[in-house]
Amino acid sequence: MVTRKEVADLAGVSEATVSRVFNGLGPMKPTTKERVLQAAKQLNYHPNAIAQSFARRRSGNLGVVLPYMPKVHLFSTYYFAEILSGIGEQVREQGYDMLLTLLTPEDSADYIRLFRSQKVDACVILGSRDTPGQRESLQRLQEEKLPFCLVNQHFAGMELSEVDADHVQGSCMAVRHLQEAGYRRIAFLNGSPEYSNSMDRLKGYCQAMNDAGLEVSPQLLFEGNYSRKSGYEAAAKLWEQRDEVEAVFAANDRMAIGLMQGLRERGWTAGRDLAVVGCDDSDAAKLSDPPLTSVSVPFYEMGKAAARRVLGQVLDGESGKSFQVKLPTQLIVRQSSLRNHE
Amino acid sequence: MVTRKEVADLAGVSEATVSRVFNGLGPMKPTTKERVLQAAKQLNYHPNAIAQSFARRRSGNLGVVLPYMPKVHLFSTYYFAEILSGIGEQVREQGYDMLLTLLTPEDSADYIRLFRSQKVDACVILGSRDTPGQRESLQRLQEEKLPFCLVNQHFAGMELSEVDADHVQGSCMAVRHLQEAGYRRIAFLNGSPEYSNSMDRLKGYCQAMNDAGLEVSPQLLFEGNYSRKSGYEAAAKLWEQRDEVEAVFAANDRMAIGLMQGLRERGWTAGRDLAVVGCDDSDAAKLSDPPLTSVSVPFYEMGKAAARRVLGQVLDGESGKSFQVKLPTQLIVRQSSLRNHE
DNA sequence: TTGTATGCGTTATCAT
DNA sequence: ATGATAACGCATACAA
Repeated sequence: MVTRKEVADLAGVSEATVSRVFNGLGPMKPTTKERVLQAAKQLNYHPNAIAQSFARRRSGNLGVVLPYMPKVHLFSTYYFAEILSGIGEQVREQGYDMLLTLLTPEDSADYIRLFRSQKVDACVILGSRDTPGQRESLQRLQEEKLPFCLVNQHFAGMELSEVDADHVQGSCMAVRHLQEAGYRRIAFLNGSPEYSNSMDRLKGYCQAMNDAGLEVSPQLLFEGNYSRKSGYEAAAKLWEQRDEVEAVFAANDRMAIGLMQGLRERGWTAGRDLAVVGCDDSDAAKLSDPPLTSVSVPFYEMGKAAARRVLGQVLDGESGKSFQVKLPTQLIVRQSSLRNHE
Repeated sequence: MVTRKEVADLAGVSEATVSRVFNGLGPMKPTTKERVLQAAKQLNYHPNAIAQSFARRRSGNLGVVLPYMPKVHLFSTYYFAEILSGIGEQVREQGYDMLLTLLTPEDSADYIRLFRSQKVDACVILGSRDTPGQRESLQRLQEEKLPFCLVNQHFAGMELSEVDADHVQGSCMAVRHLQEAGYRRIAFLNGSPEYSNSMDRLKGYCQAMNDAGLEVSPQLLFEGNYSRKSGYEAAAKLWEQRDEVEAVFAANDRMAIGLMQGLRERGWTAGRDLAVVGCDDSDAAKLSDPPLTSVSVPFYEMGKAAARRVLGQVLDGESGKSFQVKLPTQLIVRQSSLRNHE
């Protein structure tokens, strides 16, 4: 490995001067600069980033914590992919790299290790669940005033830095849309309540139902796990009480699509025999048959905003105060929720 | 920051002993070990990973190089997502983290910088294109004997380490499948020729056509850019010569689906009025209407294999010799390629 | 404008 | 079984 010293020797200057040249610091004679660059080029010198990180006590990496689930192809989950794309865009703009860490729920105490280890300057946490252990880990991060931020989730009563979407509003819109189309017996297929999104969507559903003077009957509530399969299975249960249901709002697109597939096998087509609305407005919503009405969530922007803010705290010395951002959602109407479209 | 020194002082031992305890090296008295761990816990000490990397000259990170394209939500691309998931699985098993870097084609000379900077111990390169600049950069990496590996692409005549899929075979199978279904006038919608996959698929298409004694007429060849939109646009061109075409093989699912959507607007349904086969067997293939017959590619396994091998070179001192792996593909038959399915 | 000197927190080698 | 100490490659405060 070529070091600064060798460059300094060849150029006939001190090591400090080489550093100055490479960091563009302080005034320097153009000829000296030229000599140094010349020597560096000749030796094929490249500063050692690890040594730089070590000396500067800054890594140039933004940590991204993802939940590890065996057998799950994590990156293929629409919202993770979109959030990561947004983070990627932002870190690129700031010359940072992304350090991805996959943590199981049991590893989660390791948030601290991530920072302590100095491998990252700031971090963004995705897909953590609301459990006592998680809350404790996050609380500790908070207490140590480390620059971190949650994306697409909210821990009630904790004042953590978060960039979330207004899932209550989105769900409310979705259900209202169904009501305006004339449906009254609207079921709700939710995901695991460990995610704040699920609770928010339930809240939005209830709110819209109540506002319309409709009862939230327990038999209208279904629960899956956000997989297509669980939506498919929900179709069976729903089928048993098909006379009581005119429409379904599902907490994500995958479940909505699984549901539609399950119903189709029984002869029911969404948009004709019942109305279906999903959440995420993923690519799948555009491709499904019929195209799925869905609540669009600005995941990309959320990832980008989260990265911008935590890096801002590090680089521009922005306030370390926790922040809460909540971006609006939007309803994209397609055929699955229209009456008699075919 | 709590350092080893403070722990040593509190435990009444030397710094070296603290290191030994934390690295589990050499023999040591259990009581000493206990005292050190106790002190560390009390002070909330965590070894500084940057300092460790610096001293060990090893980062514990696997670099992943991705192409940066403005406005493209990179991680949402099915095959990147799958490959990344596979890499993620493997690095987790080895206790490594993934360092993601987004490079534009112009940045590509920076492959070297990645290693020189010591931020990564090995790296995996995704989505690079076959251009003179790329070849030169990769050549240099090769010359420096740095442990790296390409995934899902092949640079003819270079003997680089690669984990690829047998796209020639996959395409050949797809076209044969169409031929066996009785189609003879089979069009091919390819993506950009800058990707080796595209060339491989063309080769497979031609091979199957020739084997069947069919002519590869230029008017049967279409080119898109792997986006759904480009498939949609291809539908218009294809429509003009609809009397000459019975079936279409598309180089990825997105284009195949765009094509089907474009044709449907003109009244043609895949699986009824013509047959369509895609590539990747992405989620979209299962969701589309009709479900899309597609060539399944083991992206996840490819990512995992690539990570395993480059990390093996680093950790287990495996041979640094370049390796070429080519995994088989599989044809998944669904309704889009069946005749008169509805 | 440039050089000198110190420190960053480890690992690893050599003593004891 | 444990301690002392020299690297590791750079940033940076201070001196010249």
